[in-house]
Amino acid sequence: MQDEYQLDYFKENGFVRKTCPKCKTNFWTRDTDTEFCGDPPCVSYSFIGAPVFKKEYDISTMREAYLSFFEKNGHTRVDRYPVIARWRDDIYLTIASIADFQPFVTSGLVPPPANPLTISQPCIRLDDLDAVGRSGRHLTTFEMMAHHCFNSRGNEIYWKDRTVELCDNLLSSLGLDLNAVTYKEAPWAGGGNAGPSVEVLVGGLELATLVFMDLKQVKGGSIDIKGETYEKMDNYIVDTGYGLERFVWASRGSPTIYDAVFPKIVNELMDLAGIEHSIENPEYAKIFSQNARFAGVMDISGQANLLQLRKKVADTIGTTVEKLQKLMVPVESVYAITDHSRCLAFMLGDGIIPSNVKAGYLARLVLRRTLRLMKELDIREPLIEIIEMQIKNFPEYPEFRERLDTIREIVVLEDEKYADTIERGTKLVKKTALHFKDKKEKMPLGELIQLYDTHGIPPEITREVAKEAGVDVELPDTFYSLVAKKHSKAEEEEAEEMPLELPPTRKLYYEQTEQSEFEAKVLEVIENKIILDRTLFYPEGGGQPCDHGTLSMEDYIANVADVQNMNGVIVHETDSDFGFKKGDTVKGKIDWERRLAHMRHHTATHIVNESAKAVLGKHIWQTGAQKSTDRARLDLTHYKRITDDEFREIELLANRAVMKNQPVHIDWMDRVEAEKKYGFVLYQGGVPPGREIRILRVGSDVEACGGTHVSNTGLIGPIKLIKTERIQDGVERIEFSAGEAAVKRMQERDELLNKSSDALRVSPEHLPDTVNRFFNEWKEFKKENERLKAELAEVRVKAMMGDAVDINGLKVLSEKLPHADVEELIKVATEFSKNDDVVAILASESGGVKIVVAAGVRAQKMGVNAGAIVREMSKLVGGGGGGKPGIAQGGGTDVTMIDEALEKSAEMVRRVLK
RNA sequence: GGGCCUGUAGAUCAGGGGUAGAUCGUUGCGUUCGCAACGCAAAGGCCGCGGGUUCGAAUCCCGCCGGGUCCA
Repeated sequence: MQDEYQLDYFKENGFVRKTCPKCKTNFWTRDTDTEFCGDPPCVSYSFIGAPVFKKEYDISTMREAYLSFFEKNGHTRVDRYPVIARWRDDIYLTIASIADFQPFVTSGLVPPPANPLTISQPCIRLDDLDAVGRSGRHLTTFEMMAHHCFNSRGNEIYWKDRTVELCDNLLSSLGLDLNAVTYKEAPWAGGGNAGPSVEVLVGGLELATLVFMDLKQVKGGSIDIKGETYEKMDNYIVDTGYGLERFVWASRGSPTIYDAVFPKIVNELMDLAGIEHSIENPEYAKIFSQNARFAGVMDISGQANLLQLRKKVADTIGTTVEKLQKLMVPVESVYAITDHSRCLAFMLGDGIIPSNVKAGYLARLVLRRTLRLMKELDIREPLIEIIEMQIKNFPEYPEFRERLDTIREIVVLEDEKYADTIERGTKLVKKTALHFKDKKEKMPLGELIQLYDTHGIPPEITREVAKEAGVDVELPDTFYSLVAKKHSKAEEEEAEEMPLELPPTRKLYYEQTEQSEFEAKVLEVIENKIILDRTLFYPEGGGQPCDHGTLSMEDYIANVADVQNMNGVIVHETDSDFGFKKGDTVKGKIDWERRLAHMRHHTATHIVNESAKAVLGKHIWQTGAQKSTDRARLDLTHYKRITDDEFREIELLANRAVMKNQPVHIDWMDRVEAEKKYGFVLYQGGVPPGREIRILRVGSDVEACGGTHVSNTGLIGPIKLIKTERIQDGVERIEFSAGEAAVKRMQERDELLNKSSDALRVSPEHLPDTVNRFFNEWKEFKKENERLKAELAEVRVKAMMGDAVDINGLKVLSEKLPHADVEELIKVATEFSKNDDVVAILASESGGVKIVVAAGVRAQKMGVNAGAIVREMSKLVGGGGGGKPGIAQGGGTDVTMIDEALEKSAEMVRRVLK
């Protein structure tokens, strides 16, 4: 790989290649006096207080300077992509500009939107969340300015030399002394690709990385990097990344990147937190400069390292760690809030709905972290106000302002939800703490993990609340990794692969949408799997189940049970393996009723999606869908439950769309063109592979879709929404039926209604009132019944008292009340046992044998145990029982033994009294 | 996608195979010129729904519905 960096451009422009004495890596520089590679920790920041460009820039002027520079140099400016990676199913957030063009552009399957191109792509990375605010340089959200160039063998636009030259020219156009730049060799590898790369370092700050991606990971490849083997690719890509915020920082030389990038918001938040943030004061600025310098050369992810950093800073400015801590922590929190609120503006602005799963979870994570920090600083301003401040600060993203109402509603709801969680949590912690206080123990770590993992209570809060209750808590630095350890990874299932060297099957189901029969040639037979040259059988995909039907020849007929698409080859799985041979011509027939039901449900899904968007808002995004013959379900992102009114409105709009009898348009389009024309809403149902994608338009709904559809919406028939379900926080599921299935649904409902009203002898419209009345009456009767039983018990006691037998001074009573239920027996028995010297033994035979025994206080003292008596009696009647010494219940199945059991009970009492 | 917790009176929660509880709130009575406070009493429960185990389930098991939460 060494040769990769011997660029003509370096040689022709007086660069020398040196080796850093500290880290031993090679770097290129114009300045022969430069000793070190320029990268921390070998050097530390020198740009703080000494800006490297000739003037100060802010975010938008710097972005514009960059993009227009590359425009002038033959690049086409491309609009940014969303921060939520809608076009990918392997990552949630856009983490780099190149992510916009993966996987199909980088693999060469799809041409880039322009070539070469330049872009400023907002990216979100949550890996170093803890360092944000503290290190002076970390951000969750940053814009990666980039120029990309997609080369292929025989069609090279530019490669390494030109890339470095452009970088040099850009820097010098900003007024940088080029002697200050070093290009450090740093081979890059990631995501299955690799290549040589240089880091662009100025003043100790990495301003950009220039990656020359030309390798792909191949098992047994000839190039070895970090233990993996690679091969050269046919297409090779210039992948650059220039940190917009870092450029701004370098142009200002402020103590932290936050003060450089959003001075206004930082100051406003400092005011709200009541912190005097006088960055012009040299003494004050020095603290944060020193902190950023030291933090620049170390990893501060752990608590121990943070302390070390504090110590270093404290030493240089001559103070104690405690004093420093007290000064810095609030300021660092403000920095973090500033960063996080910007992150939220992007996340929510681009349509992420907070949830407890997937990308929504990440949004909630950041949101709650921000709320926590605000609470610590006692900032009372609602979070939404701060996010609004950010949004107003970005006139270049008008789309955020359009969504402001939805964003406001979401943030307010989330704010409330978190407050609820914390309140619930605090109570729980108090209770738990008191439990351990009683035992005079520390609250163990396991309890802390449980509280966080199950109830979302941060350990810091647990510690604080527990402390107030006077209980110590054990909280190690490694807390969060301990939690992570509890969650084991799920193993990924490998997709079944068939080693097929066959041409893609001709998909008749796209061409002949009204046909149910076809003829085809058998290309291959593997056991019961048959591959044809063409087929009308739709394979499972896009939430639509496969077609069923038959394949037949003169003598044979086989049922098709499963159809799968394996990389364009359609495989028919039949229930028998006889007959068909390579080269045969077969007749195929699909089950049209089944197919038609699928088509109706599929087109209906698009319509329901469109209606839901119209009713609920633009933030609605499909996260999943499944169709079958009698129903379909559609999962949508939404931040609250769908109300009954909304539900009916969606149903109405969907049916109106049907009744308009709109045509369903299907076009195959070039992917780039389609994205340009319709945006990423196309990929709601998933991201299809390939350069050409199938675009389906119904009304205002446009989606990339590979399913089969009816030609006009009128053919769907009625759409009946069945229910909504919240499958996850932030995801609502709508279940519905279409066509004949919908009619059946409605008939079923009617029948339920009719049966219910028949049972009550009222008409359906009176059902709610009548049911209500019956229920209330039932409750009253139940109460009355209970009262009567209690009264009856009293009467019975008086009547039966005379039957009691005297045993050693105790009044023992054993009686059968044949029709009494357990409750009555208990009431009577308890009534008896209010007399200290009574033992009441009662039995009934309603629904088997029931036995209840109660003993008065004195009887118990003398050794009578109701539980023991019941146990013994119950055994006799073939059951079991038990209870407390004062009252016990039991029973069995053998009704014929009741009398014997009652007779023996007196003996039992006698026995214990001896 | 993978876990964990949870559903009991209007509210907050105990109980965790054997007669459904506490506190607050509500209502009534007492005390007071009146209120607050206090005292006494009452009303208020399909113990989320449906199955199973059991003589007996709010309690144990399974499924469903609802709520919460962590991780990838």
